[in-house]
Amino acid sequence: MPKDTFIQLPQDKQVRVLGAATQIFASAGFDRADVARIAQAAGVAKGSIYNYFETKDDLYLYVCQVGLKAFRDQVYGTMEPGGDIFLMVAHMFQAGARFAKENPDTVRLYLNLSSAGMDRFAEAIAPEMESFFADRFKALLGESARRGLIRPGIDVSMTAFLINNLFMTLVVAPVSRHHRIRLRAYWPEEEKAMDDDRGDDDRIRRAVGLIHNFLKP
Amino acid sequence: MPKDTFIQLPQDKQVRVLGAATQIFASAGFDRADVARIAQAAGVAKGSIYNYFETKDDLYLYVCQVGLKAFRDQVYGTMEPGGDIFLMVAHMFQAGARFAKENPDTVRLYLNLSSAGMDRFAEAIAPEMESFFADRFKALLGESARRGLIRPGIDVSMTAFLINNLFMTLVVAPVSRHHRIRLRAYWPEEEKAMDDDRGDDDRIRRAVGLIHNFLKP
Amino acid sequence: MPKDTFIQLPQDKQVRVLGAATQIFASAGFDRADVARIAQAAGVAKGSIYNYFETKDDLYLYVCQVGLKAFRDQVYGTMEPGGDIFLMVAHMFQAGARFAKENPDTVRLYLNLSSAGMDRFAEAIAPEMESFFADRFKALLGESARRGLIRPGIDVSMTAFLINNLFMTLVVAPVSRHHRIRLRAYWPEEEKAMDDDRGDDDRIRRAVGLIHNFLKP
Amino acid sequence: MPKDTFIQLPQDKQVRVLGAATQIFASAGFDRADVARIAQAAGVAKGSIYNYFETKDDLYLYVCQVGLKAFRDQVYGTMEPGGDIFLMVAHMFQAGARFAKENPDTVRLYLNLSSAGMDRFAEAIAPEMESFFADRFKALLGESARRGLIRPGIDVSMTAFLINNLFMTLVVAPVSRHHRIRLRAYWPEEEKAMDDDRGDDDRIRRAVGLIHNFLKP
DNA sequence: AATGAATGAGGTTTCATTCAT
DNA sequence: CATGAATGAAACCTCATTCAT
Repeated sequence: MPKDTFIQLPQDKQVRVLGAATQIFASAGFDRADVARIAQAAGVAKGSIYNYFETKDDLYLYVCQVGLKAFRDQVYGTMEPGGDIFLMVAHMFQAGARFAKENPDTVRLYLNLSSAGMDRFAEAIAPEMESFFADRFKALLGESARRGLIRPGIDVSMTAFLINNLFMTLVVAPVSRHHRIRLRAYWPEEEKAMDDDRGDDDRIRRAVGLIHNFLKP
Repeated sequence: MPKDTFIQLPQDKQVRVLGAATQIFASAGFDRADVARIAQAAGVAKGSIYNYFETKDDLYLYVCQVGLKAFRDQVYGTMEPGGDIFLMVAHMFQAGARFAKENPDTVRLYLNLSSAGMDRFAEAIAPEMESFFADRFKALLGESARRGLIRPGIDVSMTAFLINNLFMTLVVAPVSRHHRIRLRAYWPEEEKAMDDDRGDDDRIRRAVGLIHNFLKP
Repeated sequence: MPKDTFIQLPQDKQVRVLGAATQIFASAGFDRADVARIAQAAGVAKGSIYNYFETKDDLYLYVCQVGLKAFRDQVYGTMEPGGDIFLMVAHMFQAGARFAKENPDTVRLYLNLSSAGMDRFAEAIAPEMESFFADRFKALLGESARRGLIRPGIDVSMTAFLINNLFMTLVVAPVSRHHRIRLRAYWPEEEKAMDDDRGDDDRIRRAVGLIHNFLKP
Repeated sequence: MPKDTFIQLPQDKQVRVLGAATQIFASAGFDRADVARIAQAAGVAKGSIYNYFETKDDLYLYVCQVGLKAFRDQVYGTMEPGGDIFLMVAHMFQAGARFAKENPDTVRLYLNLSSAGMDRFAEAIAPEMESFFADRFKALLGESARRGLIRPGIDVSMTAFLINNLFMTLVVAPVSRHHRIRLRAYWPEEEKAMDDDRGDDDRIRRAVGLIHNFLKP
C-alpha cells in the first residue's frame, strides 16, 4: 500500500521511515501520532511522507504489515505439518519472546488492533495474520494426532486457540504497561524487577512445560 | 474523580452522562471521542461536563472505574476464600458472558487499556482492578488446595493467571472486532454466525469443563 | 445554511463576519480566500467561523445568498406585473448602478459564479436568483404587450434576456477588472477616468434610452 | 512566455502540454489546477513543465494566449474594414458557436478572466484581445456608415459594444454552468434539452436577425 | 533536456477547555 | 449550576517549486 515512490527509495531511507513510524505509532497510538513528528524522526520532510503513502492510515497499515510479517517469519516461520510439535511450541515461545524483546514497538502495533477505533485496521490485517498461525497449527496438531504423537481425542481447534492465547498473554502482551500490571498482580514479588526479563522467561518456560504435559500422549 | 457537582446531580442525569461517555469512548476510542458529542448524547451542555469533571481524562477514568466496578461486582462479587472453587469458576464465566453481552461498551473500555497511549489510565485503574481477582482467586486456590479439594501441588499463581487469561480471551475479548476475527480463524465454520452467541457460549462451557478437569484432584 | 449559532449572534458581529467574508472572497476568490484571514478581519477567532458555518463552502454560499438577496431587493424589488415597464427599466438600471457602486464586492461574488470550479455554487444559487428576474420581467412584458403599452409582436423571452444582458454587461460587469478593460477597448478616450463613474452613468442612461426606443409601440 | 525549451519541443508534445493544461485549468480553475496533474495528463514529468515555463502563472497565461489566438483567428479572422458587415456578423456568430462547441475549455479560460483573483491575467491578456475586435468592428461600422450601408446616425462604440455583448452572452457564456442556468430561466421549456445545441443555434440565429434589422438602413 | 523525489509553507478543519451570561 | 459561544493550538494533507541524477 505504499506508493511506488516508497518502494524505489534507498533501503536505508525506507528503514528510517518505517522505524520512525513504528516507534511513534507504538508509543503514541494512531490518533496521537503526529505525521510531522514521524517525518522528523525519519529525517525526511513532512510532505515526503505523503509522497510515499496516500494517507496516515495507509502508512499505519503498511507499518503493521511489515512488522507483523517479520514477526510471523521469525516466530512461526519454520512451522510445517510434518514437524515435531513439541519442538515447534518451544521454538515459537522462545522466538516470540526474543522478538518481543527486540521489537517491542512492533508488538505494540499488534496489540493496538484490539482497541476502539482501530477496527478498520484489524479488518485489513488480522484475518490473514491470524489464520496463518491457526491453519498451520491446526494442521500440525491434526497430523501429530494421526501419527499418535500426542494425546488422542484432543479438540484441535480449541487446543490451538488455547496455545495461541497463552502465547499472546505471556509473550506478546507483556510489552504493554497494562499487561505488566496484570502480571504483577499475579506475581507481586517481582515488583522490583519490572525491567528484568528473567520473570518473563521463567513463566514462558513453565508455560511451555505445561503445554508439553498437556499434549503428550 | 468527578467533582462534587457531579455527585450531587440527580441520579438519572449521572446515568445519562456516564452512559453517553461509555458509549462514545468505547466506539470511538479516547482520542477520537468528542466531549461535545458526549454532552449532546447525554442531553447536557458541553460546559456542564466540565462542571462535573476536571478534564476529559478524568471523565474517562471515572467512566472506566464505574463500569469496571459494576463488572467486578457482577462477575467476581461472590468470591470468598471458603467457597466452592468449581462453582465459582462456573459462575464467573457465565456472569462474565452475560455482562459482556449486556454491556459490551464497558468491556471495550477495559480492552482499550492495553493500547498505546493509554498507559496513564492503565496505571490508575489496573493495579487495584487486577489484584482484586488475582488476590481472591489465589486465596481461594490456596484454601482449596489446603482442604484437598483440588489437585495437589498446583502452581497457584500460574493457575490463577491461566484461568484469568482464559476468561479474558473467551469472555472479554470477543467484544472487539479484532478478537472476533481471531475466533473466526480458529472456528471458520462459524463464519455465518458472527452475531450468534451460541458459539461463544459453547466455547465458554467447554473451557469451564476443561478447567474443572484440570483442577479436580 | 449558517448554524443556529450564527443566527443568534448579535447583529453587529453577524455583519462583521459577512462583511469580512464578502470582502475577502470577492477580492481573492474562493480558493485563495483564507478562512483565518476572514476571521481576523471580522475580529473573531478562526474556530468561531466553524461555530457559525459547517464549512468554507457553506460560508461562501451564505455570503452570496445574503448579498444577492440584498441586491435583488434593491434592484428588482418594486417590480410588479401591473407596473409601468418604462419606469421599471429605468429604476432597475439606476438602482443596479447604485448598488454596484456601493457594494462592488457583493457584485463580484455574483460574477465569480461563472468561473471554473464554481459550478456547485452556481447550482445552488443561480436557479432561483435568475428566475426571479426572468419570471417577473417576462410577466411584466407580457402584461404590457397585452395592454398595448409596448410594441406588439415582441419576443418576450428574448427581449427579457437581452435587457438582462445589457444590465449585466453595463451595470454588473464593470466591477471586474476584466470588464473595465473591455469597456476601455470600446471607449478608449475614457482611459484617464477609470475611477470616474460618469462614463458608466452615461452609458447606462443611453442604454435605458435605447431600450425605451426598442420597446415603445 | 514559455521558455525556449518549450518552443523547440516537438509539435505533438507542445500540443499535449497545452491541451492538458487547457483542460485542467478550464475544469478546475487556476487555483485548484494541479501542475502535477497537468504534467501527468500531458505525459511529461512534473519537472519538465518547469523546464518549459517559469511558473504556473506563465503556463496559464500562455495557454490562454494560444487558445484565444485560435479563437480570434477562427472567429474574427476575416474581418476587414471594407467587408460586408452583415456577412461579417453572421460569420462571427456562426464561427463562434462552432468554436465554442469544439473548444469549450478554451472558452472557459476566457470566462475565468472576469473572476476574483484573476486580475493579473486579465491585465495581461484582455487589453489586446478586446481591442482587436473593438477596433476592427468600430472601423467596419464607421466605414459601413460612411458608405451608407447601415442606418445613419448610429452610435458606433455603443453598437459595437452591444453586438459584442450579444456575442458574449449567446455564444461564449453558454459553456459555463452558470450561464446555462441563466438561459434556462428565460427558456425553461428547454429544460430537457440542456445538451441539445438546437436551442443555442436557434437563439443565435434570431440574434443575428435582430442585429441585421437594427443595422440596416 | 527529462525526470520525479524532496521540500515546507500554507490551508481547512477539529476540539479540549474557558468563561461570560 | 447550566449554558454554549469563543478560543487557538494542533493536525492532516496539498502543491508550487527546486534540484540532483
